[in-house]
Amino acid sequence: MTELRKRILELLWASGRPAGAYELIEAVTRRDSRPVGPPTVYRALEFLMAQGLVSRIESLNAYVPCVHPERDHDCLFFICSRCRASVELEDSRIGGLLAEDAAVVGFVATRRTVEVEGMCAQCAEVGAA
Amino acid sequence: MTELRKRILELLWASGRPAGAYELIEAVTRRDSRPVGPPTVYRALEFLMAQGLVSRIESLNAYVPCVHPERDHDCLFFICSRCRASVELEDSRIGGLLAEDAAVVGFVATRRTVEVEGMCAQCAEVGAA
DNA sequence: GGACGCAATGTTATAGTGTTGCCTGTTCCT
DNA sequence: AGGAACAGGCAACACTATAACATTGCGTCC
Repeated sequence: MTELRKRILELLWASGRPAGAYELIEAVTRRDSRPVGPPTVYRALEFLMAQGLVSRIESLNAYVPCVHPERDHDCLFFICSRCRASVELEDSRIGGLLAEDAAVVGFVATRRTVEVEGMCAQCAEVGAA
Repeated sequence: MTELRKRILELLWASGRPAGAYELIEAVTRRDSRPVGPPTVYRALEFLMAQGLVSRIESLNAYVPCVHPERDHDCLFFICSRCRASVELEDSRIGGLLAEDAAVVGFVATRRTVEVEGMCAQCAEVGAA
């Protein structure tokens, strides 16, 4: 874990919502007062994802820190289309069903993406998007 | 259903695997011998998705024709990282679990993305990727 | 039939996201 | 020291998607 990687992980935690790669590029550049290029940030993200410290949200092209880095993550994301926040959950039953379905079609799974878009409790209270 | 939209749907069926938007732009351009811009194709895709005739695969930034346009699609995708083919399945149990999980966090779901990456039966037989 | 409204498409430019290739510096091992 | 392995810097580019505005074609209404 290098300085740069730690910084990016901190920024993700501080953000409180999924952050795009270019947001992170800007944020690191600002914080370190020196320009950081896309490859630098993408490499760091790749590393953090490999460690299970960060997940990518495919439907947003964005990245979030992983809530439980220890467990091999069967995680799923609920993404609020109004406030842009995301909630990570774990539900091993879904992994089970997916494994079952995979077996039916003879598929060997290596990675799962489960994302649900909608409105979080607070935003739903306030009103429509 | 206009000519353009029909054409794009046909091209998707003919492709046999998820197709990127720019692939479709090229394909339409070639087939009609006249240039077609990105917005044209993206609009057609948007329409086809709204009709449930096409689904977007988020983890590939690609599009596939929907196997069962009639049903409101709870569909999930298995995507082979070797041959790039995808298989669409329906498993209402997963929708059920996701609804259950959503309720736990007070989330109102509007769209689901479930994608599994791995190797299809044929490719797994042949050997590693 | 001319005028308007509307949906679909065309056109141009640009924004946003991600990658390749090549080079430099550091560390650590022998 | 020599050298492998890894991290990062940098420039350029490739890929994906949208904004903004113009045009076409078709229906309807008077």
